[in-house]
Amino acid sequence: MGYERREATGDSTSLHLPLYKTEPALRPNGCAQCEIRHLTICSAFESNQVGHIEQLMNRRELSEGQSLFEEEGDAQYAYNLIEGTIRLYKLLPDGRRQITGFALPGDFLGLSSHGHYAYSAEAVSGAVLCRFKGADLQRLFRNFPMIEHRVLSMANDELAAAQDQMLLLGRKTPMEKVSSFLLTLSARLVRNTRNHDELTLPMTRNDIADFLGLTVETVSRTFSKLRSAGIIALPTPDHVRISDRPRLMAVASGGPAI
Amino acid sequence: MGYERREATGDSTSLHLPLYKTEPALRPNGCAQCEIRHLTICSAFESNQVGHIEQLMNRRELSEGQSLFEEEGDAQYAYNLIEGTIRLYKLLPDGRRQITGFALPGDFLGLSSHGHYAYSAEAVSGAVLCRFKGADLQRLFRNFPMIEHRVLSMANDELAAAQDQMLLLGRKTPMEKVSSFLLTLSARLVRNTRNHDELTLPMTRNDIADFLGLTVETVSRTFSKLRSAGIIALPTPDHVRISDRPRLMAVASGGPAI
DNA sequence: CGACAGTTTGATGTGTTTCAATGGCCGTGG
DNA sequence: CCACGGCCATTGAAACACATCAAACTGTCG
Repeated sequence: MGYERREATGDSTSLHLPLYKTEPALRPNGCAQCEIRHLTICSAFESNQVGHIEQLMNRRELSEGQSLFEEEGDAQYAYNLIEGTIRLYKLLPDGRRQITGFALPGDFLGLSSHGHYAYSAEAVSGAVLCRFKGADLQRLFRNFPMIEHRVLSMANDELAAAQDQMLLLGRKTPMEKVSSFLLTLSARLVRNTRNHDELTLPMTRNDIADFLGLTVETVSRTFSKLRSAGIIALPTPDHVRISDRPRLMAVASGGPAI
Repeated sequence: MGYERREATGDSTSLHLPLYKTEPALRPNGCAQCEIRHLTICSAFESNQVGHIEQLMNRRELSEGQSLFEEEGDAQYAYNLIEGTIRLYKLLPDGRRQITGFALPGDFLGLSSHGHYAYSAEAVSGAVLCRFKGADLQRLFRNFPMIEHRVLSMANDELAAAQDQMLLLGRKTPMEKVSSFLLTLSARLVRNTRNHDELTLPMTRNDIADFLGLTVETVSRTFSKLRSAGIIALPTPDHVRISDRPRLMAVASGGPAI
């Protein structure tokens, strides 16, 4: 970035909506049937123990663009994402935005050690989450150290991902950024798709730009270059097929430019 | 970054040295007298309990430029930094370097959930550390959940710092980057200096550049601009006096350029 | 004193941003 | 059904901020 600043064009329509709508009654399947339990903090429990967690939890649904919480806000709740994609971001006073990550099903968000959220979170598309009260979580940690152990392990993974992202933001070229992004996303979406090389991007080019520290135009141009080099195909703007993974990997790690 | 790459000029002399030298006998003062205990994971213990941790720990000293561990290496040990500064960094295949953070006394490094270090670590200047075997730590966590709780809290703080750094790397101008860097460092060094506005930079311009995603030249020029604007003074290259903190803060958060 | 490493400053180049315009898709409404 | 408007993605042209290249300067150490 640098140069002149531009206002973030994030869905301003979605701001200032009610923070969430609770639907405690809507819980068709219990935690025991939860398909992604093994990915979440709940994996620290055996199937017959999830009751301990189930009674502390509320289900929450978000529609596209809806805000879950905002940076600096009181961190009263933490969340387990069950379905959908959430963008986590920070803003500068003049509106420049940095997306620090995209949460996918199984991810745990909102834990803070200072009682204030470190970033804002809003739904990229429709999303379903489990909500926990911070105080309940602390009690859970005391009673079941396995849970805290699991959360620490997830925090460590997040930290490693953050360090990878710092390397990307600080030292990679746009070509390397976009290629790395596609490969990382493809790896994270493995569970959702039969074919690892077919991915549906839930987020816009603008989101990708704000995640990679680029402008929309540069992201778009880079996609186009990858397409005309035969490395990816773009049936639609949000549908990417990786047609030459080895070359994509080569480009991602600083190989010969396109 | 972008454009043509340049080799990282990190102290290549320091690579391939023995990873560390153990000096288990040299422990003049026990943990009970440790001046920075309240900053470390050890703060979870009362003074009379530190014996539990003391017997698991080895003291380690590093000389300037010496490597503590390398990315991808077997994460056998974790460390508590007692004295000095450590740079944590990742490299790209062609030598580009991103410093992901500078560890200061009280910081805890090397914990990994996968058994491999996520980054390399080497001493910026002489350093003293306490070393723990990973397996011992796990046992400690089981026996004293307070310790694990403390580590989780520190991991959360690190994560928040990493997110701030992503915002800096992806969306701030060089001027904002350098100003933010000085302010953040000044806040972290508070314990060391009587005057918050006098700081001694332990690291080189090159380190700062690799931390901020810039080149040495840009960092140097930015320091010069801040100096000629009367915002900082530079008695020597590594001695910074913040002479107009309010303006430095304004510049750091996107205020009018210099 | 000379060698060296780090810092600073100057001149030049260029890749990404910025500015601008077009095209595609979709929901809405005449 | 088609026209319209809005949003998003794409593409082109131009500007410029930071990188690159180059050289001078500083302090330190042998």
